[in-house]
Amino acid sequence: MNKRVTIKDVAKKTGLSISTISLVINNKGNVSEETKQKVLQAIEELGYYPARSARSLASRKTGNIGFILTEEHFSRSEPFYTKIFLGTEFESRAYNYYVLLTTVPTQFSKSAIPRFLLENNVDGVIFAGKINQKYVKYVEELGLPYILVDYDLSGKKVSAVMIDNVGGGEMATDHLLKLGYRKVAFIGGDIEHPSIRGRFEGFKKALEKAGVECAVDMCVVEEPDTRVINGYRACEKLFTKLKPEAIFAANDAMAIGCLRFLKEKGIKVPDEVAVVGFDDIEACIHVEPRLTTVRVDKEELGVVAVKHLVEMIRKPNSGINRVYLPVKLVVRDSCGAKKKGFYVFDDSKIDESLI
Amino acid sequence: MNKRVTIKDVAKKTGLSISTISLVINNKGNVSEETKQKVLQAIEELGYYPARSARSLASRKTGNIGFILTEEHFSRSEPFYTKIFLGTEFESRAYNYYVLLTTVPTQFSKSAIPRFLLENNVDGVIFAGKINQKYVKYVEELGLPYILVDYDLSGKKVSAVMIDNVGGGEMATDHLLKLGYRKVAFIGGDIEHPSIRGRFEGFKKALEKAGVECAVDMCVVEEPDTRVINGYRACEKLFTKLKPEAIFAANDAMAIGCLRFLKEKGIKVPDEVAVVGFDDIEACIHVEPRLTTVRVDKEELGVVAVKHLVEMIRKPNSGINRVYLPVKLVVRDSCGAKKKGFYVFDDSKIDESLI
DNA sequence: TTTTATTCATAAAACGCTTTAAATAAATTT
DNA sequence: AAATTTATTTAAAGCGTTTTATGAATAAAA
Repeated sequence: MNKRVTIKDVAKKTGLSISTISLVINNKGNVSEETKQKVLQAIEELGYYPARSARSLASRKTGNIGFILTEEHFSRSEPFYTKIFLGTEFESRAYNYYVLLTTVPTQFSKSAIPRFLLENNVDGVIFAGKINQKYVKYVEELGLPYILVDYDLSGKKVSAVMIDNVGGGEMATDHLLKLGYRKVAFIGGDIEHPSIRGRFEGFKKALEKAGVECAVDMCVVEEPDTRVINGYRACEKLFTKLKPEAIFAANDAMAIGCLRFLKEKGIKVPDEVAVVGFDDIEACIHVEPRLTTVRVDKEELGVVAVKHLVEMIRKPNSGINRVYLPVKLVVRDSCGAKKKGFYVFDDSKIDESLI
Repeated sequence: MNKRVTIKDVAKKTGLSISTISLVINNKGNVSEETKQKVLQAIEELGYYPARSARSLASRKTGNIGFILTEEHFSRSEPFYTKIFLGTEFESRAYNYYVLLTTVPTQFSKSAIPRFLLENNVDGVIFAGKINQKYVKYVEELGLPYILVDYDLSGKKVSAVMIDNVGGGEMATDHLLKLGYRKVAFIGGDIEHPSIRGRFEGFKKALEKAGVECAVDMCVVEEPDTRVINGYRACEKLFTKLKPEAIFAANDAMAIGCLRFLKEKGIKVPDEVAVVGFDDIEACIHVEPRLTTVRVDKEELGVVAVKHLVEMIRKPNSGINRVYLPVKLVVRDSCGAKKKGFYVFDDSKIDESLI
């Protein structure tokens, strides 16, 4: 086990002080070009690389970013937040950061405070998804820069990377209206969630724009959350009294729940009812019929979050960043556009690369 | 921005030296019960938590685990390795470690050496999947403990967590034989890969056990890798000359490729040909017919890897750990067992939780 | 030539802990 | 009471960097 090469060795080899070596490494202060080259060469020859822990201790910069999400979001097997996380992992490498992930319970508790915060082991924090406000407050009090992803705090101006939910909801509904459907229903759950609410808002906006009435009983929004089973139930409620021509579900999971209910009842999709979802999860291309949806680029959410957070770390007090990521309509089979001769998004390549 | 509480503050408050505080924190040395309690209380009251960087520097323990996989494995969208990674993330929290992830190119290059190795920022390393031997060698020379997941190094006894590929291949083939199929084919790609080879081996073992001949042209193993498209091609090759009753594909992706080919040709599954895959990826329950396969618990691979690695970190020279994780046959629709009245694995709950 | 700027390099303190040899105090033996 | 053990506690030396105030050397200005 060969001894670690330290800054001292570089100093000794070049005959300079360790201060000078440090200045060269960090590209700071006034160092003549000549000595700079000498140092760089010595570093190269010795294979020197500064130790992270020593650097962190002295500079009070850890080189880490914390990623916090609720246990619930982490364990759900549909990898929505997982993908956001992987996006941050990927992007952070470009900025020479590592991402430390941790989950927290939905309820705040002192003992659940992420260890990397207690240990002073991150330079900034990303919160993904719905999160208890107290966690955010704690981070704020530490004086750490932070950014929210796919969530927003009401009554508080914070940095955030959000999905254009309103635009997406509008887009999906516009599409259904364009296909000639007039009796269009909305299905949602956890309606207090900013994202779901935004999608609902977009839905209503599109109807209004088109001069189509938005009947109250065409909007089923009482479900507690947005899983498949609740899509199933909401659809069931809807069909007890009404017969919509089209359904816009707040997310793909609920849309798949609809498909399931409709298949059981022998109601043909899209012939009798059109269905559109939101998110574009992988299951969309596997269900029958393949689900038309609004694509959210999950990795990109993570990428953008890291970009902004790093900027906030580098120049503090740079103000608040709020970004809305655009979404994209992906037309497949469940909306009936294909039969009507409309343009259909080609995702065959995505299909291929899938596995 | 309130000043950070340090060990000095605790020392001052208790009237003890910082050495004593440190000993209490680390539960080392001889400290009387009385002072220990006094210290613990002061720590509690001050809300003290040792700084990671200072600790790392002094103790030469970083509290981090490195996770290395090839770029290729990271970017493939089927989240096989991603799940392993999430398993390590999850488990490492139990041991108070953080996982630093990095990807490396397939070919070794000096400039691609993970930064956390250069910076001395990990206490041990997990390699996931096929990896260039030179990376492993580099880590070994650093004197760091390491463990391989889902890969093995020929001619080298290293710690590893492996899938019971042979057992799984045997299980799948046994199942097909039990259902009465005799003309059973094997489809594989990247046959040099230890996992694929193991599955093939299990296949042959089962046939031999049953006294069924393993014809050479019933084994298509020339494909360069195991993606859907190559499953499609291999199946095509197979059917130009032969008509097997059943196919065991080296993984689900290739099995899905088979399904695709067979659907195109109008060959009914499982009525005319039975298909069994390996891995149990999510697409299995979405394809038509749902794919019978051998389930690999990916998260568990990560969990077990962390467990062993932490043990190796804690007591060096504890020897080499080699673990084979058991697999499980998941019977769905593509093998024809259902129709023949065999037991069918119930994954409805998994279906539900999926989204 | 002397004074003032400017450029470059360094000494030394700090960052917040761990670790070990040594000091001290208390308890036990002789 | 002195000597020896044993149990606690601490001083001090790191760990490997960053970061300033200071100093030396050189160049420019007076």
